[in-house]
Amino acid sequence: MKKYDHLAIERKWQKEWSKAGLYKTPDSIKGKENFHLLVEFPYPSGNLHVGHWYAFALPDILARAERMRGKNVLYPIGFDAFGLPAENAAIKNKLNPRTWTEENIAYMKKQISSMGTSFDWSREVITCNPDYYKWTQWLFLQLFKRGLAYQKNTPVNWCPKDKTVLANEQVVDGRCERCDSEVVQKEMLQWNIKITDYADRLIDDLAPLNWPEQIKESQRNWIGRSEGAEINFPLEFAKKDIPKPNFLLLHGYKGSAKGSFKPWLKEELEKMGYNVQLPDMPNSAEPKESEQVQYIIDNCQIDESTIIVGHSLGGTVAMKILQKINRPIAGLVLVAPAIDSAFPGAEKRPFWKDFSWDIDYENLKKLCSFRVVLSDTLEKAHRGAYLKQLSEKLDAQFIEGQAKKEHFNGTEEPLVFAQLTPHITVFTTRPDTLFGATYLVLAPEHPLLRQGFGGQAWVDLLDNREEVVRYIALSAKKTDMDRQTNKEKTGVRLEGVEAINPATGEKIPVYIADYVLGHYGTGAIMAVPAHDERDFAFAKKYDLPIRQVITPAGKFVGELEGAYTGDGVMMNSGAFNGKTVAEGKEAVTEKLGSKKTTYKLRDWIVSRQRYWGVPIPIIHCEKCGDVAVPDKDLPVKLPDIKDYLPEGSGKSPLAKAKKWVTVKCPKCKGAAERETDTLDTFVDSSWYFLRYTDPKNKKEFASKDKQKNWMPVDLYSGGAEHTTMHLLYSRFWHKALFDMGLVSDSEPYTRRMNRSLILGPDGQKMSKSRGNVVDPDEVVARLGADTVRMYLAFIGPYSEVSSYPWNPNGVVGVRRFLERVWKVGQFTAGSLQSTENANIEPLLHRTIKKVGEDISALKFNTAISALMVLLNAIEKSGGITVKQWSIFLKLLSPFAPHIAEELWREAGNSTSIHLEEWPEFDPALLKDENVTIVIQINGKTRGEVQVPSDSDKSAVEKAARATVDARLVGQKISRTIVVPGRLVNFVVSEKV
RNA sequence: GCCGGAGUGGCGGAAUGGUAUACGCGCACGACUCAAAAUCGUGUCUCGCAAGGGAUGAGGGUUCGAGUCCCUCCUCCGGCACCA
Repeated sequence: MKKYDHLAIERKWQKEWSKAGLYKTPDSIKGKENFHLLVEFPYPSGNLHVGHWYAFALPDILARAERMRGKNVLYPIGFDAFGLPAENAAIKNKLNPRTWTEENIAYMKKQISSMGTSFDWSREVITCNPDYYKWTQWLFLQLFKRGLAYQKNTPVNWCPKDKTVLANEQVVDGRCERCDSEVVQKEMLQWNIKITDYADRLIDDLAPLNWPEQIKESQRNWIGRSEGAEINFPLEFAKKDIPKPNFLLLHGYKGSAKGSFKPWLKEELEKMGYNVQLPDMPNSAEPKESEQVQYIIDNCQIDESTIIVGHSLGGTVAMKILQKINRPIAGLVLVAPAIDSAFPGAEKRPFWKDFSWDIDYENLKKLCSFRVVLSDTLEKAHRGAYLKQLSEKLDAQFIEGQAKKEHFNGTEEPLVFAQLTPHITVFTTRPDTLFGATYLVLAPEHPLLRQGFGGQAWVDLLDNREEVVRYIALSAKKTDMDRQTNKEKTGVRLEGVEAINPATGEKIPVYIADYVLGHYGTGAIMAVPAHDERDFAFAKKYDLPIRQVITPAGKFVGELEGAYTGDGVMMNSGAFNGKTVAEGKEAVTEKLGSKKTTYKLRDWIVSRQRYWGVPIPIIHCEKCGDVAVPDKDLPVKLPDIKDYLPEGSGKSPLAKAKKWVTVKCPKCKGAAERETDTLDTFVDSSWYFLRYTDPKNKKEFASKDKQKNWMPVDLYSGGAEHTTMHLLYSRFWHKALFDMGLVSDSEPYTRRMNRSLILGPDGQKMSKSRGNVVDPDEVVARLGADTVRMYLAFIGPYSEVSSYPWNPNGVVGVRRFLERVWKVGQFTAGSLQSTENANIEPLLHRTIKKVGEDISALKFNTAISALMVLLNAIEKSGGITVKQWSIFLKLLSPFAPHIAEELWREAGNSTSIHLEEWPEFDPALLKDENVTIVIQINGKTRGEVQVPSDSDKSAVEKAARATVDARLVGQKISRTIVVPGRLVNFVVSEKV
């Protein structure tokens, strides 16, 4: 008998299949349904481990089975080829990262081929190739053009060892995910992507997806939506006595009273009891200075307590009004005002010719003492400097901050609000406890403290400025790590300022404390010590009043006796007394606050100060600001450089390529510089599956027609570590593209499964230092790819997340099975087949059914078990026909494609078994002639009996009765349950 | 602390509410062999000589019948966490 020579067989068939182009997948095949089976493409680290086998060879089982079942299956592969390791290796070994990467890819392709997977290599995608990253750049620019990618000065996670910025997701317990160094906070200008704009949809669209609950829940937690209210607390400074003003809000060019933040601002101010005038200006699309100024003077009331707030051109009008009426007012707040001709592009503005810019700054200063100019950092590049000059001429407080939308065009602009009347906005999920708010707490990094109010920086208005500044500096030094581990509450009271609880009118103290986080909510809280553990601890320490507002009807929180967290009734709450918590929330929000939803999710920082990545296709121009590289100039190719070491100052090594950096501005043709940061590799992997659908397209990232063949992905299999990173980013990316009409679905993946982990034989995670790494190449050489594939499939259900130790004996067990298959195959092919074996037929048909179902459910382990049961029976049966044997081989072929092919050919076939159809089972043949019926008495098994499987209920009962008759003596049968084909249960009681 | 998932032999695991422990590993014994390996066969939850009894993390419930459904609790794994 021939030996089972796995090496020869596997090599032979891998070559044959590749030669025949067996797995080259056409976009469509008439009459066949398409099925897109996606696995996360690997990073070209240079060596395949068992985890890769588990990731690629198991979904291949499904791919093969679906093909046999008549589907056109796309099982694509590629390489996620940008990233730090290539660069680190390049620095260490002094070679080009591209060379390193390409060599690794070549080697890994060989290794992957040894698995016998049915990948379609003709659609291979490699993210570091210019024909791919051209489109990464193009897609990034689409986001940029829609305001979804922006630059922001951000406190970022900085890894001192890798000398780069890390995304929040790459920081684990305050340490760098990669090198384990402690991460420090550093303020740097970074490219961000506005994933927060999609927070709601990313949560809401999860519900209908066919994803494991665990993944959905993790994403929901990560996004961390909570619904509550924002409430404004007016402040009173001891040092700054400000009489109650009224407000006149003026909109700008092409604006209206309904535009941008104005209606919101009016409502907020009115809630706090101020008078607000918000007129529509005449001819706002073709404004004339004299007309607008005169209209306001004629139609609005302006007196010494009026603060005029002008937005954009409205700011200019505000100055002109004051100049014209020439009598004192309370204040002038200019929100990004339109300014004189020094402003680039001003001459192109149509209103230019109708406005004069002769402003007597000295006179304006005399007429009002409260002067503020607000500038938005988002438009800083081309405006900030001029606004700064204006503020100097006016001797006004210059406030530079981040607007919600460029040029303060957001529907809410808290920065503007904050200048008009001193107040603190807090976020709370329990507005009903407002009556119990006995103090306020600001995060030390709260912007209000740095910004000015009424001509003075906020902190300067305090009596204990020094102490406060010291505390701010101290907490800035603390890492996130410290703040998380040391939960002892500290804080400093702000002396010389008090807040007014809008519900009770009571004056309450204001603190700064680092138990309040700057980046969450508004960075400020109302402390309700009676109903919050943290506030309680703080109140105890600083001896602050604790006031209960909900009856203690439910759960108690720790020491907080009487504190209520469930549903109950409000008390000590004025007009709200007697309302339930739910009613209270609603009522308080409506009357004293505004509804607000906050998220833990922060924007995605995508810039990396590294060489080996996609260059960000932006050009910085002094005059024009940040300009997108025009499509015709894409891709912005990564230049060859010699020194890959980062500068360490926060600049990418690309900054050293001076020639490459220096360019002409595409808009004004003036001198400009390229952005030198590169993109996070998660950007590359956010759309790679789209490229599979149309990998060679030179005109588009993927044509919509081609996408339609394969999108959305039918099943996406990957690692659990990507749950809140890649999976969230790529969902966001897809939604953004969907909104731009570039893709047809709002979700990219119909079904997702997370794969389990393969541990070392000792049950520990495989690692070189533990010496428990299983080398798949070695096992494949010794036992064969088919054995490794089947062993991994047999180890446990693929559909559930767990971790399985590699059992060297288990692999041998599977090899034994294949040896037995081989032996039976030799017998069948070598001799004339025995006569039709009818005894095996029912089992054979049951196995067809079970293996098919189990593969669909990704329960490869039970499918293989069924094949083993069948083989055991075949061996004992004394012989089967070639037809029966062929069915067995077909069932085996997705799991062990090489041996199945070899035996299939030996059984006399000239074409590949992998082009065969999946066998069909005959429902009539599923049942054996006889079935074993279990006989129970009072639910306990008391015997069994063989009956023909078509017996009716009474026949079964009769047979059962006869079998256990002896036991029923002296018993009364009160009920008999007959489950056909299964059991008979006699319910009996003692005869009395 | 909040949320999600899961607890079954010595191990990986199997069971449409219907014989708990399929299949494989390990182990024991036997056959073959001078011997060993490989292979094949038999056995292998537990108490009991047996008849029988008990067991799916613990306790309760629903049901003729519960590993499976419901309630309370315990443990492990995963996510979030000073998130207001």
